[in-house]
Amino acid sequence: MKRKDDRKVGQIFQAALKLVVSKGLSGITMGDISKAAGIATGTLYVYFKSKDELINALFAACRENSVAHSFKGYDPAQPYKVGFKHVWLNILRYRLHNFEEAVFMEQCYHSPFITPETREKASRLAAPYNELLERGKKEQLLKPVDTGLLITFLVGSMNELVKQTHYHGTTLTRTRINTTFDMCWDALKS
Amino acid sequence: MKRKDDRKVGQIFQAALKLVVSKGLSGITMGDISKAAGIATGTLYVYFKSKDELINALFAACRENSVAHSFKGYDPAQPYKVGFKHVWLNILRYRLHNFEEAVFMEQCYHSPFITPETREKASRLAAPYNELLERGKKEQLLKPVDTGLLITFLVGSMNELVKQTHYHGTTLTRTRINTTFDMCWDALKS
DNA sequence: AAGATAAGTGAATAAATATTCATTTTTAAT
DNA sequence: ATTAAAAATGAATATTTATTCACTTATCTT
Repeated sequence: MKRKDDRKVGQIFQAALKLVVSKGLSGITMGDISKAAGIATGTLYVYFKSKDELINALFAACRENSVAHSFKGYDPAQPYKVGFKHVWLNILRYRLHNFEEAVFMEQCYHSPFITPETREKASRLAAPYNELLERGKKEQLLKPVDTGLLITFLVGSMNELVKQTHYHGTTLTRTRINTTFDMCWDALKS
Repeated sequence: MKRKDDRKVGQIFQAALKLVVSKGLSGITMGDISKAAGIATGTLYVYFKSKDELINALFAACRENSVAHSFKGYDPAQPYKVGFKHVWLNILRYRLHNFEEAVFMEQCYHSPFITPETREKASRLAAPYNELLERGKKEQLLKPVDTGLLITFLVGSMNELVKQTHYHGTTLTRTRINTTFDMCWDALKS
């Protein structure tokens, strides 16, 4: 009895992500994906019931990955700003190294593919970010504005920074990274 | 001899925008658009040679509209921060009132629809924004970092703010607007 | 008012794409 | 080694969607 090949799901995901960057979410077909993944079209249906399901699964996987990486090595015992910067850097690095995921996620935001359940699941994963910012407000280091707004600035500026870096091929020197962090911190700090 | 109805292009654009918000760029069909615009599918082809051309035209129109509104009433004679806030408010208001356009533009970013020419044309329209930020640096009010980075923060935070406001149905009180502006200004100011 | 010209129509066609399925290949278990 | 069960295949099918076109309707010009 042959078993499903776990690496294959990874190949499929990688192929799909690569294609979304070059052709957009609207431009990818099951044929494209299978070809890029080096498998037959029919095989896609061994792993996913439909295109919708494939995309929802990829969306969920990206989201989980991203959140998991954000808090790697975060130590709440350290001073707030140190921990905050640690997470900020984690996010930045993750997005730069996984640019395709960021693009894919953005495209999914307004697509009919993602089901309400998938969205719901994704938004529950936001809790750690909320806590991080709440703590900053409690310690009176961050502006006493609602957490949503703080996150807005955090992710908004990060998103654009990543895009800018990626497309203009800017090299992110340590100095530039620090400058950027300072801008973000200045926006949030009280 | 019957003439083309100029309002019809507007109807088509409005219909397409509405659909992109609800179904994503990947989800819209020519049939959907024509139905939403209240015309026959064939009529779309009187005004646009193809779906691609329709989308490129819409993209260009949105971009022009948006830029045109940004600098309405901007008076370079006023103190820098006053003018800057004026433009910032213009952008915010425009995006909130034309949320669909913002969504559409974002979706287009990584789509195969938009041709290099259309992109090129759009990016040329960025000049006024660049000038605005250059001036701020010249007057030593803004951080002496590269203009691209300043714009990154400006538009990044704005984008997310607009999304957050729209989706969470937050009412933007004058206070909240000012808080948000302050965050942005704090990020940019030297 | 008549004629001419182009817009408007929507069913028909063409093209693209998702999905299925009969068949082959692989591999785990015996 | 044989068998059985499931994966893998890709051509065939079903579905969706862009585009065309023969025809109708509107309106500008004279």
